[in-house]
Amino acid sequence: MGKLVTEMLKGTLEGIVLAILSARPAYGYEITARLRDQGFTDIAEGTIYALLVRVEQRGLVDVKKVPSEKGPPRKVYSLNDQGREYLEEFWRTWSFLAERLEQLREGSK
Amino acid sequence: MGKLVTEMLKGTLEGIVLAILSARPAYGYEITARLRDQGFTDIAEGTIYALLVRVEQRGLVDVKKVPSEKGPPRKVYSLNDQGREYLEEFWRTWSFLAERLEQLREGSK
DNA sequence: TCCTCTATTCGGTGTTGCTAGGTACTGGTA
DNA sequence: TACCAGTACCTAGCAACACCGAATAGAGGA
Repeated sequence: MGKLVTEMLKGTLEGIVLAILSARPAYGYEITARLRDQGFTDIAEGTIYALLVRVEQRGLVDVKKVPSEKGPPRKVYSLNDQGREYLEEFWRTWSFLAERLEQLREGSK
Repeated sequence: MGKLVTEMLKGTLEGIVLAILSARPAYGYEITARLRDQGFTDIAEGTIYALLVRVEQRGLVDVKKVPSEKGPPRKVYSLNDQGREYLEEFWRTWSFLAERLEQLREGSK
């Protein structure tokens, strides 16, 4: 997909990850893999880890270290109440933007 | 709306402006005003002008200077063929992203 | 003269995703 | 034993983009 999707992900990737966490807790490596499965083939691992650090510092998620059978311990993130609130706000903003764009697309047909 | 929409606009604002230009040619001040009417109250004027310079340098738009009755001459931008192609690519990318997000939203309900 | 509206430009800032590495632990294979 | 692949996390430096604040400049009205 390339550069276009990269720019569009700015601001939405955070919501995407929080939405994934709202379904059930997960750790960075797992989230990256799941995103790749869903078609986001270009998303860099480092991006997810940096993003997780950010949302943790903002207090949107809770973290627990869990030992892994194969590899270093996992940092399992789960959405907390503040994160859930933030996610709702994200969806509201997303809806606003999606509506405007849908209008624009219709208008230019 | 605040910070959230600002971040989301990265990568989409360009498409929004190009979509506006695809309907008919327009100049910066006019585009800004139209966006404000459509609910994008926070978009800074400077942002639009910088964006227009960018898309011009990439050859997506053509420019014509037109005198104004009230104020400095207007720089009227119109979408050219390359811009139209780019806009289609933008819509494809947007659709991809919107679908994933819609899925995620459904899944977390 | 001064202010408002029109219209464009520019320098500096913060956020964000990417690149391109590195660390570390486990298990399998040559 | 030595090496490599898979798992799992982290970091420094970079580029793109939207914002803020200010400046410039022309036209018309108080």
